[in-house]
Amino acid sequence: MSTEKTYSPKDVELKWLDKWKTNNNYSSNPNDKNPYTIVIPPPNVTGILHMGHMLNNTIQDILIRKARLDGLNACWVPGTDHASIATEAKVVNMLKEKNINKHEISRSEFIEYAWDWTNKHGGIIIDQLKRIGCSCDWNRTKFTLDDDLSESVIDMFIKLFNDGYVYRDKKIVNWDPEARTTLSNEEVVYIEKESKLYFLKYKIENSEEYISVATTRPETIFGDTAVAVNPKDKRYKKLKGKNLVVPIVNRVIPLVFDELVEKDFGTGCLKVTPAHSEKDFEIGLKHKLDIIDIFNDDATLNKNGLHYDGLDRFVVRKKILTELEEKNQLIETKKYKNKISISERTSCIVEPKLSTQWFLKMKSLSKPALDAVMNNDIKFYPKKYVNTYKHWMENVRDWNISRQLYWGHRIPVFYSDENKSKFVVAKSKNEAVAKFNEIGVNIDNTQIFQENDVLDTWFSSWLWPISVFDGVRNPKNHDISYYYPTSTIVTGPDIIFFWIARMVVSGLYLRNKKPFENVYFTGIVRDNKGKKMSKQLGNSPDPIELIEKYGADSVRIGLLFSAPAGNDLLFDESLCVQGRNFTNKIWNAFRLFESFKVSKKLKQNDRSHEAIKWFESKFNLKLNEIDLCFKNFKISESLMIIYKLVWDDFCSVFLEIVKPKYGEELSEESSIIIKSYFNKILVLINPFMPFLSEELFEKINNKEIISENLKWPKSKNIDSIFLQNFDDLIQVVTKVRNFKKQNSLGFKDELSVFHQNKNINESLSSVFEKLTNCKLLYKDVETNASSSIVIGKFKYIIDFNKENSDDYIIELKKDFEYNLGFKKILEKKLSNENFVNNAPEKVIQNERDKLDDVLKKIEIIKETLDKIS
RNA sequence: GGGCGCUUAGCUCAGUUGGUUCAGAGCACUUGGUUUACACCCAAGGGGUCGGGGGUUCGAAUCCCUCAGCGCCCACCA
Repeated sequence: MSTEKTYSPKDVELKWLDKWKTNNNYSSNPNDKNPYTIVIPPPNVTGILHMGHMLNNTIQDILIRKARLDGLNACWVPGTDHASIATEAKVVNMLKEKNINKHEISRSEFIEYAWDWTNKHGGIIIDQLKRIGCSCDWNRTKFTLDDDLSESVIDMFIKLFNDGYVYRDKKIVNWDPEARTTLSNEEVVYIEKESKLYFLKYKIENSEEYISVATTRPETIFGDTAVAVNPKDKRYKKLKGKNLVVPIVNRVIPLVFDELVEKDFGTGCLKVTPAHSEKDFEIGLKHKLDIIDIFNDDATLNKNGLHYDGLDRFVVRKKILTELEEKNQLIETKKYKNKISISERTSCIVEPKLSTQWFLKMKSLSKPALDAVMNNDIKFYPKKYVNTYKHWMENVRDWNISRQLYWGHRIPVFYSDENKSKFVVAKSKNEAVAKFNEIGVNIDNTQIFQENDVLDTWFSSWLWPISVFDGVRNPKNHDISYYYPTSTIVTGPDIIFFWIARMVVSGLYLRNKKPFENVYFTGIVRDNKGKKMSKQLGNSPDPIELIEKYGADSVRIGLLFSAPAGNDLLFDESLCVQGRNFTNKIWNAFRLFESFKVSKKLKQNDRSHEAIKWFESKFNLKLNEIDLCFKNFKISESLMIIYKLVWDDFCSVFLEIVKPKYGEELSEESSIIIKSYFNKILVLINPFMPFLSEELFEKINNKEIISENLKWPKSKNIDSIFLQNFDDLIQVVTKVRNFKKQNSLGFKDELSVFHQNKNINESLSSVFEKLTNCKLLYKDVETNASSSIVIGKFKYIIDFNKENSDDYIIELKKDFEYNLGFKKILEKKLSNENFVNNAPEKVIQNERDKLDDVLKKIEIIKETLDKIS
């Protein structure tokens, strides 16, 4: 049975996916080994895999497979997130298509629809993760709305409440009118927009005079309860004690003085709408102003909007401008660039709104979390994000954790009446009744009402590294004690506040231990023009389609070829081609190995002996570099070293030397060693290319699963002198090949090369011969040969009489000039007293050695030139 | 407005404490190749005054200042 010339990944990959599944290869349980734990950043349960996931999870898989090869008990916990706003929005849309309005059905009916939807669309992404080769412990797959995880969330809320961190308050919050819920500050994004500044007439009461007030939001005049100016603003001093009249509304409001008002903005007058701006609210509190809410939950105006009652805020803006103009109360309109706040999820413009919500006090909780990162207990890769983290932690604001949604964890708060004036925090209705009774409120379970709000999605995510091991409910269970703290978390910098920071907070609060040792930030995957990949732009390839086309291994390494931590990655499909070519290269190296005819009678030949000795050192040298890269989370760089080791050193040099000449056989001794090297290579590539490496490992060894049979190699002694000699020899090989090309000779043309390098023995000569088809002879030749080269301190003469050697002489002269120039520089340096006196001895000696080398080289070249001419 | 980061070959990026292991890698490119593992290949080769300017130093891609361009994060200027 002959092996196919080109590697076709599909069948191989499906075969191994099936095996891993049947054999449960990657499941983990506590044992006497050290653990290496990763919890997956849970993707949205109804989401589908995009390139960002592909990158992120490939990196996690590499880390976890490497850990497994290192002999650690590797455990990668997969799972999905209920993503309350995103999923609820999808369900609302689905219902809309069925002509069902969310607000017209009951909570339980909606939740039933949501579960149907989740069951129908959920879990796709889990299968996709399997397809890219993720070696998760699939038995541990979690979902944030699983019973145990839900209970963990509730327990956490109760604990925080009992410790005094949770409170209920009426504040200005970010309101998403489309989802009709509040958002945390982190869920609001700002975009710059060209908008307009309108200058309105506010008449002074009992006067024909007016002042001009600038605003971007004329529709909010219905909520105005004052106009404020800076106390230092001389222009308005004389108006102290006066009242003003709101246009159209004709409400009489006071003029107040407050430092919060910027003198230089607009006219220096700020219309104060305490119900719809945080700053205004603050001013309102100070001056005891009325608060008039003018919006409904969907951002249409309510009855306070008078004749605009029921109309959308932006419709009203247009209409009211017309009305103001008609009434001659619009003074002027100026172009104005400002930033508007957008809901991260629904992209609709956020409405600041005064509302009663649940909050978490963050200040004191955050302190240890800041310290953990600042004192390097938790390490960030790349480091630069420490600054971002620090800034956020030092300025952290209380976290609005309640959401006016159905899909999520319902807040465990019970009220004794519909006014919500009294409440208890309890896990169940019955417990709530008991608690009410304790505080003297006699009530039964038909008279109490549970809070309608659910918790922010991130309020469950921040428990993830603990809750997946059931460490919230059972803090001392076996799993959590063994796997926690986890080793590394891999995620994008965009959720550093949403998730990373909060996990550190919750981990330290609940367990007094950091949740992870390392944080690896991936970059954003962009297209080759630098545009962020997104569904809307249609520039995001489907990873699964790429895998169908190139194979999972190829896409994995294609993505990684240029993905240093924290750097954005410009993805181009050609990277997958490069990946595919590499898999094919390895596949063919295997075919070559497979084709060797092995003889037990033969002794190992000289050149194989040398090649083995060389590759042993080369491999260990590179292994050191790879290990260092892994230690510093330089994953792409380690891949590149492996790529070159395999392609250049293993295939182009090592295999070319040891492979028998046509018709010859390979000694058994060599065969065994080549096989062991092949296995070592397979171990190195296994984290990056799990499918191909497993397939070849099986073919070579008749055994399955590399990590159960081999360990990541340990670097041994490196014979650096031999390595240098050999690498010098390869340089001569290159020069000779170049010489042949320049003289239009074919590879097979035989030449003799003479040298006087005592480091080269007969064995090395046979290596040379295999690679060049030329003899390398130790011989001092007085020859007119116009072809000599200088490598290191030695001259090599190629025995070839060129008829026209002009080109060659020109080149040799160039070389001569170059070395003369170099000599001058070195001499100048060494005669510079400042240099000789100030530079360290080591550096000076180095320069002297270089000068010696150059002098020798010049001499050799000169000799040759003399002979020729 | 505040903070962080970036600018090195056509492209994507390495370059640890200033000193020939400092100007590198991969891809792309050019040239040659029917070398029985691989054309998804082999071999050889070309290409950068390290964004501009100034300074410190015996010595700067590396440290300092400054200018220009780009990116990201944060912030209640209506």
